[in-house]
Amino acid sequence: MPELPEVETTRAGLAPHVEGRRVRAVTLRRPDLRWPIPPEISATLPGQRIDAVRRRAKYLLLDTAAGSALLHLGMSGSLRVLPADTPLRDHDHVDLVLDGGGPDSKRVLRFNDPRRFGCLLWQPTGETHALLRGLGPEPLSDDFDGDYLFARSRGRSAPVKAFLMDQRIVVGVGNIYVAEALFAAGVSPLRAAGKVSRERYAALAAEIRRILGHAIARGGTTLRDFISPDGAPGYFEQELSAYGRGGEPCPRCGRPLKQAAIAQRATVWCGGCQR
DNA sequence: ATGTTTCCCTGCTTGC
DNA sequence: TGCAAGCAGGGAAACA
Repeated sequence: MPELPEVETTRAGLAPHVEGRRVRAVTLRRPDLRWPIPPEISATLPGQRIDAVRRRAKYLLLDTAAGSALLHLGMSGSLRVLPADTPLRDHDHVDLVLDGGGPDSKRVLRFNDPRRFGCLLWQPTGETHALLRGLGPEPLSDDFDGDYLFARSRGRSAPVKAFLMDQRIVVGVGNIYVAEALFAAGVSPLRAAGKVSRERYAALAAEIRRILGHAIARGGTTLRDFISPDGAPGYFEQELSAYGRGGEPCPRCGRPLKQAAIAQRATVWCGGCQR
């Protein structure tokens, strides 16, 4: 279930293996993932050189002169760079065959996604794909802070948890990390977004940045070589304070952590520490 | 416009 | 032991 840190780790791991390489061919083993794979992926992408691998929110962009391949890993997707003759596994849906320095170094960028919540789309040069329009700021950018959250939240009655997970407000804060940030900041996920003070939004913004930054740094240290059978880093479950611990004692006060669904998502919090 | 619910899909877990 | 049901999850889309 890649959240922003996993996507950023994937980007960083991928970049040195694909940047500067040319896409020799594209193999589609099914016509769609979440959405149909557009014809440009087969017709335009082959022959293009990948100039850069970028990330926006949880989307990865493979930039070429003609445009960018836009990838989302959904919740079960993974990308690996492998020798071209690596046997297929279940759910290996797409290969980008990459030019190497010679015949022995031919590689493929292989997209595996069992649940197919991911996507592979195309963004022509000079255009911004509809999915990327209207996205909020990156949580690790200077545009994101407590004052920003405070200003955007006035008058809103939705739970602060739903507000923080809204990609138009801030991108990349998924269910796991929002639970951790709310716990660390002592804010109840049920509180109306418009009723959270400026000071507490400052704490929330700081915790979001700290937790995401820490996870990215850990991912970076874990994933040394991206050419490996297991490309996706784990979640460091032992470091999670709230997520997935419903019923267990609160790490801070010892009272049992509550669990309920908020906005159709499993939510865990401490009724004592989070107000 | 904002808030809420539904839906996509498969693998894992739980219950009978 | 096997099978069915339940759950998880990002986020777009539909709906109120």
